[in-house]
Amino acid sequence: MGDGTPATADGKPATIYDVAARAGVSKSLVSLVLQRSPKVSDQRREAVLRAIQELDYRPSTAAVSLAGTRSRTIGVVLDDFRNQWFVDLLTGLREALQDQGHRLVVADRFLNTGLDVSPVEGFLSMRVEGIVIAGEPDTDLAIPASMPVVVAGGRATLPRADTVANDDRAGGRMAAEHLLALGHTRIGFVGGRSAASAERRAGLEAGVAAATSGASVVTHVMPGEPTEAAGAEAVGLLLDAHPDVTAVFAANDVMALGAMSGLADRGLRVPEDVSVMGYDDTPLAATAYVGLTSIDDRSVDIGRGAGERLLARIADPSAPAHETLVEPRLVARRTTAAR
Amino acid sequence: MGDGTPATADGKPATIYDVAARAGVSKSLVSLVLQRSPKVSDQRREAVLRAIQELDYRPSTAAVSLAGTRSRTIGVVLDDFRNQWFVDLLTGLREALQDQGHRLVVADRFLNTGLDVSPVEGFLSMRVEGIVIAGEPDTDLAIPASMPVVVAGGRATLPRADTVANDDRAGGRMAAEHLLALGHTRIGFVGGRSAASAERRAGLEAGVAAATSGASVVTHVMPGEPTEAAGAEAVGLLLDAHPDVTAVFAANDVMALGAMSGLADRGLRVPEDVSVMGYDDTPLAATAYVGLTSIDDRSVDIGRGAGERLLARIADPSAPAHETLVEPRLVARRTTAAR
DNA sequence: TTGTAAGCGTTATCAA
DNA sequence: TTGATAACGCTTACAA
Repeated sequence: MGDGTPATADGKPATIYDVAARAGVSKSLVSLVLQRSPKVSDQRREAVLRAIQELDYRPSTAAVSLAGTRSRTIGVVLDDFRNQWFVDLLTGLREALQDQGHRLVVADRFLNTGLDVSPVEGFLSMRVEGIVIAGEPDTDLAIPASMPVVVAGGRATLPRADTVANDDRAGGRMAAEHLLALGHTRIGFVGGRSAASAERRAGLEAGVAAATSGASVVTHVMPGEPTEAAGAEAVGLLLDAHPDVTAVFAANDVMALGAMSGLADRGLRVPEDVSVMGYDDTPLAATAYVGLTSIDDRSVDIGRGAGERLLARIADPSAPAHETLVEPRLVARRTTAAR
Repeated sequence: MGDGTPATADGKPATIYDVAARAGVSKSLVSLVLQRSPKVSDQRREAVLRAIQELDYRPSTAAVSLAGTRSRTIGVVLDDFRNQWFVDLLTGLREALQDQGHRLVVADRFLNTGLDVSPVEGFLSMRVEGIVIAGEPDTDLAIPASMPVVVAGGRATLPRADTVANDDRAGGRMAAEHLLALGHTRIGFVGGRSAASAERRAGLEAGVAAATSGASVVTHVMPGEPTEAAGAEAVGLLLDAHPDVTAVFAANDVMALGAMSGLADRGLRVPEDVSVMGYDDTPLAATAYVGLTSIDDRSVDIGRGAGERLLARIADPSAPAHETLVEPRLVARRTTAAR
């Protein structure tokens, strides 16, 4: 038993009744044992635990959350499973939530938890106790005002939601310091139209301005999605206009990769001719083949922070919305070099 | 309403009772409307639907699955969220299952759906109607014999489980044909100890043997995990032993990437000096910067097939275990060229 | 410390 | 076509 044997004679999973009968006690006693109540005699407890083993009993989550006062479930909405950064985010969320006895249910925009319109619909049906929005929240998520929400890794366009995000401006400043330290004086920035991109650029410019090196920044912002192709195109336009650029900071790793292939197309070597750095420290950047210098947004810590915030908000729903910025970290690799 | 307003006066979500009262009908009638029963008068139906709208009512999944005969839920076990191929697999699974009214719940080895030891534990508690194992199944998953299971994208080490997987041997053969057509006669293989790797190699060798070109294959199999580092090391050892190799086929894209960086370390250019190809057609391979020729294992189709198989097994639990092989597809990119 | 009994929000089975 | 009413498997007062 315990090895996956069907539970009761009729093939259906065992219930608390079956356990009670087998252990010779009442259902309530079984329930108490399940909840690790201290006021159960060792003798009974052991009898119950033995019956549970023998019957391969497992409480029905449906019954538990229906009968109980809490569902002990947290919903996590991902913008897209293809964005790898959620892996680290989940790790952090788990640390903060799962270990506190909460179940995590993950859904992306498409993986509706049923036949619902949005993932949030499904979560509301499940009576989750709180929701984590990973990334930029869709504006029309229709979350009830009473539902505790925290936005992790994106600006809160949602009212009354807590936020835990990477400090993009600080990251931009770090990029500036890194490139200035390497002796670059003409720095290019390529990015998109997102708020994060704008912040990163602002940080870069602030960092360069703060230095006394006389260095300067030129930028090219692309409309549309921040894709690899956009990065390649942007770096081409940037170099056409400013051939003296020796270092390029991209708003994210994907665009940085595009910049690298754009540079290769022009016969420019990285980092000998031009240094390149990205943002997010994706697995892609970390491969030896790419070896992209990047800014680590510390998703694990963002996840942990978001989980803690959510717990705090569940405990005190009326607390004012709180915004936490996580300090990023520069990871130097082979794509940046002294000039 | 419908915009996320709390439902009832006391802030708790509306129940079927609230809807019934508001619409002036019995709870049973509301339930019938919910189930799209045809034997409800249009008048009543509209009254009920209006009440649902006004109260922002949403059925409790807990109550539904407790009272109903089926949970309409399928559990998906991923080996690791970091393996991107599951994204496509999920797309296929959704097509086959979600559209049939099934809810998909995803868990990886770490994201336990609760405080359970394994993700399967959580699924059993949720009373899922079937389980999809994505990738190589852990041997000690302890799934009850009565639970419908299909292994998607891995060899079934599980008894009585259906399997839907990529035809690794056919993929290896395709690699052979591609490289032979480009004129390569000395082909290297680098791989790991997995069954998939062995099959891919076997396919490569069979493909080369079948040709009359007089080409040959030399291989280097690494112990341990099939990482980028392993790929780099393997290609180095391979070239030390066989400097005349002009094309390398790696058992997967990650090792192929390693091979590319290993070749770069030796000052060899890809594809001018050595052609490289991988397997899995990961997003990494598809980037313009990497542009790796690879074998697409068609995960979307595997997912769809797995979903369909699972439905078939749920319908007929006693059917014999079935194995489906999906024909892979070669995707030529810039890392392979004529010699 | 243990048992009894009343919910929790649905579906399902009957009658009406 | 509708409405009572009994499950479903568990938690939680309240009693004992």
